Amino acid sequence: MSEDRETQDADDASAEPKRAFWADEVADEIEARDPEDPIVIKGGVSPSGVAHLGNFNEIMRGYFVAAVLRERGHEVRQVFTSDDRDPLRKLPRKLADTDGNIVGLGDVDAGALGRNLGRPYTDIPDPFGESESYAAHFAALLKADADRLGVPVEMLSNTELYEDGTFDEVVEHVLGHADTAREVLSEYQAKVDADYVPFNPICEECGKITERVTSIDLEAGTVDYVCTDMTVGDETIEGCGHEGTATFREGKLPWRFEWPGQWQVLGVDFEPFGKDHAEGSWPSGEDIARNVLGIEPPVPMVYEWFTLNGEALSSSQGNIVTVPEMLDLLEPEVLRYFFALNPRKARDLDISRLDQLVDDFDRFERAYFGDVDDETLTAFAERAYPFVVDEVREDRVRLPYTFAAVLGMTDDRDLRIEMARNEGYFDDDTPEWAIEEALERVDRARAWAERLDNEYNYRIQEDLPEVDVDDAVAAALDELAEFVAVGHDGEEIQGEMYETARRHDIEVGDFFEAGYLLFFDQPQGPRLGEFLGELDTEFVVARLRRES
RNA sequence: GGGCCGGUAGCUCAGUUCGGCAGAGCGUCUGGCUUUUAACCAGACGGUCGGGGGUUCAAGUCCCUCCCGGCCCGCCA
Repeated sequence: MSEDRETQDADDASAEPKRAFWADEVADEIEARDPEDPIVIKGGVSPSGVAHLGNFNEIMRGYFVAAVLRERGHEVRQVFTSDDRDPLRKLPRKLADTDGNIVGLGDVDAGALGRNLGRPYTDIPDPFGESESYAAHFAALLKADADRLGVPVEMLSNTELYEDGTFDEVVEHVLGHADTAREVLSEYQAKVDADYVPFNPICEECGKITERVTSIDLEAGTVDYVCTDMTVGDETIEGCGHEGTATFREGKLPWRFEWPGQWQVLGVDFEPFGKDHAEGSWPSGEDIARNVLGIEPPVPMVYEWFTLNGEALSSSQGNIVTVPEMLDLLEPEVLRYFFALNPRKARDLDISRLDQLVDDFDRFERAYFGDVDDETLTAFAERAYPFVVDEVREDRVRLPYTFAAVLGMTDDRDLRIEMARNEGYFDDDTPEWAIEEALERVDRARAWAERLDNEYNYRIQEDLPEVDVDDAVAAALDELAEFVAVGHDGEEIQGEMYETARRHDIEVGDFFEAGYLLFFDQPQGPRLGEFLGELDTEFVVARLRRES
């Protein structure tokens, strides 16, 4: 270190050292508050039709912070609330079935769903008839996805938190200090007037969330209400007009209070949230926590939303992707890597360039092992990589994604291995487990090529495609067949193709095209000679002779 | 209209806290591999760091201002 640098440090001794991984910075902030163990990290969403990748910000951002804190010796509890006492406000356009497949509203009983508008998600039947409720179905999807990504997260049902009395103290407190609550919230919401009561009972008659509380009885722990209409955008969900009484467990706090309430009853120390909350719920939540509930709000972190294929995530427009879908195309660690990147940057997840994301991951991995000459990346990888993979293993082999896609042109496992070996990815010392893991990428890259129908989507044709060749090309193909039959390796075949084409005075391009058509039924393809060298000789000879 | 976040190579992004040489990967191009045919290797090209102004010996980085995009400022979450 230079003298200049030392002087600079001395001048500014209080400055925190720069952290290479954002999760460390967050962990620093959390530790600075001297939290009690276990440290609680929360995320949460309202159940919607589909658990899409965007929802995973809530889980994955928290995961990295949890992992860093655990490494520092803390006990950490990562919880995720399904905010399932929220009412269904409008019908989702898309739903995900139990396996995570996205289906349209038409594939379920939409009428049954429509009759449940305004009721809490936990009181609505599962449209797929499998789980206890709509909410349970959705929560199960998220939990399954978290498991797939290896994130140990504890799912909590908001409805249960009300029903089992966890929320009692908060509801009592808020209703007991309704004036203060009104006053604080009115700073943020213009509609909060003198009649505003921060509690929404569930109508005992029609089951909908109501918005008009007429009186509060703190002694009895009840409120009186009128079941009124609910306005959602330009739609109205009709109330039934019933006048009734509800206990503090038979309703919910409005979101602006519910969120801080969750912080209190769960003892939340950190919560990441999307930028939509940054200017609305967070400032009011912070204020309500301190000045209504008398608690310190958690350390916040705003994450930017990412776009999918250049467009905003939108389930109604079909521009969404789920975790299972992504895992058909990528290893879990690559997906985790995506979420380990700086949350403050809006970034695009471009399916057509997944190869780029995977390349970036591979480079990140090599950086961890010190094989990349890039200080910044290496510093980031040193911190983040162990949390991205299940297990750090240095002799792991990664096939470049596009090469894996080339290998995916055949289903023959031995052939895949042979081609990878010829390219130097495997050698005699490569352990079997490493080969096995490396090949997992081949199926994913293959799925990617098929999904996009891109330039890697070639398949060796088992049966002879219909191909018209002129006499000169036919003669050349026959001659090449002879060459192959005698026994030559891929490189020699590749070279011979040029020679053969010249001898027959045909364009090299035409000759290759004939070859591609014969083997792939496409005018283009991978490096043909070397590919043929890997295939069964008899098969290649017969195909070149257009026999089978 | 006000606020928050973002804008760096064709693409994806580091670098912005705390001012110190404009960076990486991919793509492209050229060359190499006996070879125009998508895997491999080498090299090159590629920049108004959104625009403008200011502070400074020095600005992608700090200040002011404007432009563009997303989000929030109704309800709801």
